[in-house]
Amino acid sequence: MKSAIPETGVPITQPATGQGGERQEASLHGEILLRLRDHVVEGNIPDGARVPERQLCEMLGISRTPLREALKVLAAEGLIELLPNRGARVRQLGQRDIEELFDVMAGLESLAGRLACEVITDEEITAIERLHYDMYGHYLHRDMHGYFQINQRIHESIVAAARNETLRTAYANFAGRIRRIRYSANFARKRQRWAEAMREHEAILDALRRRAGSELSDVLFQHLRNKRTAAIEHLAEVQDAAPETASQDG
Amino acid sequence: MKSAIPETGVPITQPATGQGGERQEASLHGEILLRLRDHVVEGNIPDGARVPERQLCEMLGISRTPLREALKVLAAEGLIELLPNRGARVRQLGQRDIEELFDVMAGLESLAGRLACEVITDEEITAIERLHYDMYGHYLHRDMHGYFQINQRIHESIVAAARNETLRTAYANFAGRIRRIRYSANFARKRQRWAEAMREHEAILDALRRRAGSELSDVLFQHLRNKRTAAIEHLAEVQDAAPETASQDG
DNA sequence: AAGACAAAAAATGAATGCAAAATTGGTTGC
DNA sequence: GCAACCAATTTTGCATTCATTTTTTGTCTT
Repeated sequence: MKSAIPETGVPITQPATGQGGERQEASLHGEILLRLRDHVVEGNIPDGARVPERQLCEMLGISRTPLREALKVLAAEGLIELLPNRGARVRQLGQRDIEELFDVMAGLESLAGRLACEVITDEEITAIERLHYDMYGHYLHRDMHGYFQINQRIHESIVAAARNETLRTAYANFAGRIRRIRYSANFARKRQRWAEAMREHEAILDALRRRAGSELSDVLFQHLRNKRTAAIEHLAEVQDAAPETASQDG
Repeated sequence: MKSAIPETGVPITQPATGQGGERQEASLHGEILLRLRDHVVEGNIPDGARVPERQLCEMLGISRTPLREALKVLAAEGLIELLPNRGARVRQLGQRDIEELFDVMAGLESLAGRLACEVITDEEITAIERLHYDMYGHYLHRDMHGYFQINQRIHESIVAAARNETLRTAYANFAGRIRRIRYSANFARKRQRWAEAMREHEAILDALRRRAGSELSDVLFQHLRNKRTAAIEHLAEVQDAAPETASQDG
């Protein structure tokens, strides 16, 4: 087919309204950045697939300039990688990458717990306790999806309680990189590990109540470490079943 | 013909060689990114100053497109901020920002220590010990510059010993953001604090020798916390003496 | 004389155009 | 028949151009 592109035809100038409301991004490249980031994080682009700029441009209804700016930012965030003169590809996460990411997440949450113990209010602890009991309910009902949601909210609450926006941003960044893996790994979690995680969460809550910063730091790190082990095991099983991307490069 | 850049004259195709050798950046925007980042980190641009794109373009001998791409990346890294339709400004670090950054650095180093204890070799520990004694020499000779250099290398060695490239990159990013402040704060360090830091470093080395991950994590965090306190105190003195940027916005 | 409004100048944001590199397809030689 | 080489198309990278917004300056009114 002749991709003439005589006229764009598709006035996609106002489609982002449905996503998450207008965050403070009024500029076009900012909007594109948010949309593309969600698009990548949600896994709409196949792993390691090469996506021509033109195609994305038509898809988003913009020219290449703001798109390329957004791609550069996503590359800086570690979501995609830019091969010189060879376009952008969604970043392939090998086992080593995932191990590293989980460890960094563990370190950040560990830090968040330590900091939170210094400044957290009784109300915040009560709120987290409430989430914990909700999560326990989901656990009893074997509702994995609900459990996962509350689980995320608990960890986010701890990070929020640290009152450190820099930490929060970094945490969100790393969380975005492994979101897909985290989700699937949680889904594949075995019953025993699930019970283990619940016990760990109780230890977390206990340390948090006593504002034992150093202890909470340790418990959180170990908790995330165990998550990492589970994720790696799950990934090994999946890759063993379908080793479609054995070689790193394309 | 009002060509903004009538005679480029400067073949800036090979100027970044001095920095750290050719990192894998062959593209123009990549080179520009490295140069601009160093330029900002080294403090060549006044704090919060508005830098017109044209000026930077002429300075670097390129057009606005690759420059803007580099600016977007630097903004994503937190070094500058991009006001919509109002240009880029070097990011102003208020006291709160510095506190947050020091805490995140503390968390990352704390993590690095914990991870390092799992995989560090005897040779690496020996190397760090050697650095430590060198640093002690600089301390005895009251050589602040040499002390600062070795100190940085020790902390970098611990991060490197964690064998986690993701952590290393994040650490480098945050370190770049507060490099200037860290340096000046170290220079302003009082004698007593200096001795305190030396004792803390000995405790770090001790925990590292015993591969006591959790303990090293605590010690490193406290060490960085004390650094933070010193930096904040120094900053308060400086700002007290010359409160040129009292208001946050311009 | 001081403040407000308007117009001009400058700067940012986005799009298009152009050159270089890469990938693809076809052809030729062995 | 297969591999290597070359041309054509696609794609990336950068420069230039156009439109919108901001800022500045000058004038007019109160």
